[in-house]
Amino acid sequence: MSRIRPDSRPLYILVKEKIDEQIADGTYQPGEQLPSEAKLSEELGVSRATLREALRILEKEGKVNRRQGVGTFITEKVALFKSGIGELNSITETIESMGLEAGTNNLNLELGVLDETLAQEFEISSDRELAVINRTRTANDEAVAYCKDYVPQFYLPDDVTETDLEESLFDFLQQSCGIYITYAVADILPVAADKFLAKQLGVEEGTALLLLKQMHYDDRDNPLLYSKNYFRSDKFEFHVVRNRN
Amino acid sequence: MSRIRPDSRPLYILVKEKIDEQIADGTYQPGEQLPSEAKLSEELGVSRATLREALRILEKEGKVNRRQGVGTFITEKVALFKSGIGELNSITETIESMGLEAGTNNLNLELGVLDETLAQEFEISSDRELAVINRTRTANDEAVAYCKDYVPQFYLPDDVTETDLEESLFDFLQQSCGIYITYAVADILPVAADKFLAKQLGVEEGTALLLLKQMHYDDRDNPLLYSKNYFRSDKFEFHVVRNRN
DNA sequence: TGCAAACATTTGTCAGACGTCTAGTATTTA
DNA sequence: TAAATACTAGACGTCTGACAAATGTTTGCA
Repeated sequence: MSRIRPDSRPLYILVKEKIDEQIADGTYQPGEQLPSEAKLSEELGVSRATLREALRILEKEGKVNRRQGVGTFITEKVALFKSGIGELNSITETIESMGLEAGTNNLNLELGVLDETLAQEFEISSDRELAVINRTRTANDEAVAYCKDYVPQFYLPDDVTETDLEESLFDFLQQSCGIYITYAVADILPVAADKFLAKQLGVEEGTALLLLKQMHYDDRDNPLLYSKNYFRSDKFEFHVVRNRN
Repeated sequence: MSRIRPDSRPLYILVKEKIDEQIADGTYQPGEQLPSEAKLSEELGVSRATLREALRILEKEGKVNRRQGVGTFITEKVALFKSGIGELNSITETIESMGLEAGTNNLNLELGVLDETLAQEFEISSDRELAVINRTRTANDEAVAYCKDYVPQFYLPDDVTETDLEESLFDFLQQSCGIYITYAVADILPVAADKFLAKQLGVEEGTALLLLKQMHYDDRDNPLLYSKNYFRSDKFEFHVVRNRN
């Protein structure tokens, strides 16, 4: 039986992404006023209530700007948000969205690792094994980030090999392990490159790097994947919209 | 004539903050299920549509978690978000919310500064003057951040003095200049402390610091204030919720 | 000319209805 | 007995239509 709606996610999400596209492809220019909610909901074939849910998300993301009695406007500086840190994308996706080719170097998979602290974070007993994936990520063959990923081993297939992990880890977890990451909580820290990181990333020792320590969860708050990503600050820029309450 | 609503901001914002409070004061525990939308909207005395707008924001902030057919739940790790980077607070507010006393050292106000690049960012002609405020921020008398703030001079009163700026700059702009900052766009960068910063912050030269470069806007996208804040990473931690689309 | 009132437009809020999904329970079946 | 299926209550998702509040513009009078 075929589905009427090809994408089963909620309608307001699809509407939000549709408008996202229209902003991206220039249908609506920065600073421009959107059609009124009445018109826009009619154009998109959804109710005004649903459209408003979509607009609320866009507003929270800083992409539009609403004023009662006036209208809804595309935020002027919307071009900045290409790699907004609020959106959880894999490094592969981020690199490819810049038009570069994503690659992996020095991939190393350790199985059977025990770590009491992390076991606690994962809410598993401390004798459960973790898999640790170390790798250097490249863009057009230049090292841009170093990643350590930790995942409870029982999520992975028994016959997992290093070659399985050369592409996006997110994709692998989703397609081969039935794991769906929906959000992550990240700590943002500056660190100085030690000898090892300096060598991996091709920078001088002491260079300031951005470290993202993140626990990834599914839609039921189950911790699935912990990762430490070290970014070269000359290759990655992170933006964030901060809302005053 | 007295207002029925003491706070003139939209109702869904007030509802959102009310729930925020209830999460903070323990009325709703992490992991706990909220009352259904029908019940909760009745309890709060608002329509379900308004409540849903509030919940949508909380969801985007990662504080709650909604599942069709099941319910709305407080996110387990909600305690982490005390200084979530998505919320734009002044440094004064952030320090005080940690229960420490916020102070200012080495305040220095320069008037009549010309800067072509910044003038362009502010969308003003390049012969308009800027005011530059440099200061070291302290928590319980210990240096924790160094700030450079740039604001077009014509926003400020003619008789502004350094003593006006010892408290929160946000408060001063709002109360004395009629400027209301509603959001900011921040670039997040790691930097190594140079000699000057090292001295100001009492750390060793080369220590990794977190630099937030931010342009602040009002609700019409007018740029009002540009600032560069250097944070000691051992004193400040920034968290962010990253949503997968 | 200047200013206040009226108006049109837009977002904000409300009430109620029905659709769809989920999880648990009861029933049926092998 | 155990597994698969069917049912059901309750939750979020979506829709409709109406009115309130805020804002910008137009109109008309002094």
